[in-house]
Formats: sequence, structure tokens, C-alpha cells
Amino acid sequence: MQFSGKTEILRHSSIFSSLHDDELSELTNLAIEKSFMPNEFIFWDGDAPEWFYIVAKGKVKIIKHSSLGKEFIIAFFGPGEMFGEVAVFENKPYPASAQTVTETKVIGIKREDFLSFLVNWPQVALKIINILAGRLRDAQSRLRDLAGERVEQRLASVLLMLSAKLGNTLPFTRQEIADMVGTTTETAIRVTSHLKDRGIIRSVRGKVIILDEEKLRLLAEGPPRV
Amino acid sequence: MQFSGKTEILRHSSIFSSLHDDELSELTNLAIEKSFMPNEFIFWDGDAPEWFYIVAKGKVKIIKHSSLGKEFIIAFFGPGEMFGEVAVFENKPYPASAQTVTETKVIGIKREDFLSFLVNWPQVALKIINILAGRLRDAQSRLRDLAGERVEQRLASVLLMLSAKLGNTLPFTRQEIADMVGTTTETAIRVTSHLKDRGIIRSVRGKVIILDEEKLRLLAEGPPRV
DNA sequence: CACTTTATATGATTCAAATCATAGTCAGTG
DNA sequence: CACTGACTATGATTTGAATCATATAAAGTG
Repeated sequence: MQFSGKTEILRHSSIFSSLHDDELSELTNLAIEKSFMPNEFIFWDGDAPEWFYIVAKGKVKIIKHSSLGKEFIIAFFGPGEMFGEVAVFENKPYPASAQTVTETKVIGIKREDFLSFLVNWPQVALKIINILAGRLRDAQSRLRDLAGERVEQRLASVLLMLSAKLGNTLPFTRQEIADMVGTTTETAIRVTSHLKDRGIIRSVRGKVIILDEEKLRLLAEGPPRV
Repeated sequence: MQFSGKTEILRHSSIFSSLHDDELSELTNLAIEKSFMPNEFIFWDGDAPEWFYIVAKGKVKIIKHSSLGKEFIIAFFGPGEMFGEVAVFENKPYPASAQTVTETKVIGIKREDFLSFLVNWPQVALKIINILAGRLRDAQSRLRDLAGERVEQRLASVLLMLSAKLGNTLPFTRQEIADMVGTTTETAIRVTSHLKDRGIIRSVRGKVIILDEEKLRLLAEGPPRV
């Protein structure tokens, strides 16, 4: 999913897909393109919410640091997905940082421009409600997992969530997986090694390949209620 | 904040406050009132998303059970607040259960009725976006806490969050606090006892009273970086 | 008012995962 | 092609919090 030209990118984004050509071009006039190198920050936790973003190309991670500086990955976003919206809609500082993973291009729309546009396009607003509801559902489900389940189960959940979005080959290091699961790199390595030994995943440097989704689901869902 | 009559309740709810009398009465015609005893379930995790709700009177908790049956409290809602919206907007089963805490009255609107109404009232849609964004912000901040901080810090965060909403006297048992923090009742008791010994809170059966919000904030924010 | 239930309190023990430590392996770079 | 840094791997030790076990106190109930 890679398109060139701001209009084409917007047309294929999740929230603007319902718009027609003239509406899209109106929006295109408000939008600017920005390019980033890998690991660059697009905004920082605490910055003023000036821009609303859509990924055009590449991959962005949304992260929050714990009081001890440990990184927690809230989400990854790829082409067509919006980010930075929580801050924009609340008009409060960004609650997390956005950092590129690969070389990335994004479309940015100024907060005020975007909000004015929204008032005139209820179907876009409804689409946004839909996406926010989905993200809230995911966040709440992860909350329950973090609060109540053990690491192996949580890690299985995260892998499943990722595979639902990205397919069976997950381009993440153990470090990144640990930061999503809320554990340490060592523990993530131990658990994935164990999953590999049981034939549930295949483990490559920088990648995890899911072999047996069914077993993984069993792990994530329930404990082996003996 | 308690009002009688469906119209008055809707008028004072967070999402419909911008509507005028005739619009409110239109909405009132779609709404029905339901009453519940303490600890009754309004809907269960997995139920079909038939109704969108607003609390009229009382208190509702949104809970999710872990695979081992442990309860995790996602949120409490009081008069004027909506719940059940994630399922309604996504048209998927409720992702959690809603249980009353006290005797409770709610206003229910049928999913389809509510969605049709929304299409015609963009300002209500924008208000909902605003509320969802706020809830997402909270959920993500809690995710970070659960993933990276220790129990005392997490508990301090939860108390602060609650006090921002409810004031200094928090009507919750240690059990309920534990279920929000994601720990056990025993640990919640130990930690609150410790906070009491340090003069940060006062501890009464079924209640926690915050005495020193500043110290609590220090605890929640950072570790005593020695 | 006796009796049951629910909430708080605290000690002892166990356990999952963090931390500390060390080493091997692969990828990129000058 | 040697070298550096990032990634994976594994062992040893520590530790925060869960679990198990009682006990007391307050609130609700017949």
C-alpha cells in the first residue's frame, strides 16, 4: 500500500476513503508532506498538538517512557493510518512520542484546518469515531492482559494482535516485542525461545514468524487449565 | 448531579449538552429508562451491542475478567457519562461487562436509533470524538503504568486519577482498588496501610481519603530517584 | 443480640520475572 | 577483512508481589 501524491495517499487512508475527488483536493490543499529518516522523532510526548498525521510511507511507533526511562510501545502505524489524533481532538499536549522505525513519509494537517474540515464532513467524523472506538477496545483489552496475565500469555496476545495486522511474519526484534509486552529483553528472548522449541514460532534475527497460530491462540486465551 | 425526567438527564449529560429543547425531545422519544439494583449486570462481555447507555443516577463499573477469573475494573461511570459506546460504534459484542455498584438508573438508546441521530448532529459526533480521545489517553497512560511501574506507583496513579474525578474522598474498598490497579487485595491493603503510616492517606472501611495529594503525586510520577 | 458476611490487617512462604553477568552471532562499515 | 555495534542466548541471583494462612473488626441480617 504505497501511493504517490498527497491526494492519492489521502484517498487510500482509512478515514478519508469515503470522500470524492473535489473534497479530497480541498483537503490536499491543507496537507503538507514531511519526510523522516529512520528513528527520527515526529513529535515528542508533551509537545503542543499542532499537527494531525497520516502515514504515507514507512512505519511509525508511538511510545511512552516509564519513570525509569523504559520504553513502552503503544502502537505501530503504517500507510493510511492516522496518529497524533488524541492530542489534536483534546487540544492538549501529545500524550506520547512518535518515532519513525524505517524511512517514513507522513501527511500533516494543521490542527485547526483539520477540525474545521471535520465540522463539514460528518461521515469522516463517524469514521474517526469508529477508529477511536477500535483503538479503545484494543487498549482496554491490553490493560486487562497487563494487569492479570503472565508474560508468556501477554506475549502471545501481542504476537496475535500484530499478526492480525501484519501477517505471519513480524518484523520486530525481541527488544521491540519486550517493549510492547511490558517486559525485559531477556525475558522476551527466553519466552520466544521457548515458543520456538515448541514449534509455535520460528525465530530469525529481527523477525518472528508465526507457525502455529492455533497453539498461540490457546496460549493467549487461557492458562492450560489443568 | 441528579435530574429527573429523561429530557433533563440528557440535557445534563456530557455528550448532549449542546442540544436545544426540540432536539432533546426528539432524542427523548428514542430513549428508555431502566433501573437496576446494586451489583446487577447491565450487559455482559460478549453480548450483542443493542444499547447505548447514559448513567442517570448511581454508579456503574466496567469490568473485564482475566483468564483466571480475576476481575479488572476498566472504569467507573456516574451521572451524565456514557458507556457501552465502543461496542455500539463498532457494531461488535461488548468488549467488557457493565455492573452497577449502587442502585442505578440508566437511559438506554437503541444502537440504530442513536447512530441515525448522530448522522444529523455533527456537533454531538465531535463531542463523542472528544470523549473517546480522552478515554484513549487515559487508557494508554494506564498501559504504560501497568507495563513499567511498580504496584505502589500504580496505586498512587489510580488514586490520583480517581480523586481528579471524585474529590479527595474515594468510596472504594481495597478490593476494588486492587482490581483497578491490577494487584491482589492483600497487596492493596499493605500498600494503602503503608501510605496511611506515612500520613499520605486516611484509611476507613470502604473509603480512602487523600490527605497529601502532593506526596501522592511524587510517588506516582517518579521513583524516589536517590 | 447472636450470627454470618465482608473488609481490613499481617505473617510466612513461594514463585515469576527482573536484574546482573557473560558470551556468541550476525550485519553493517570503514 | 577486521572491527564495532546490535541482536540473541543462557546462567546465576535477587526481589517484588502473589499465594497461603490466620486473625480481628466492623456491618448487615434474621
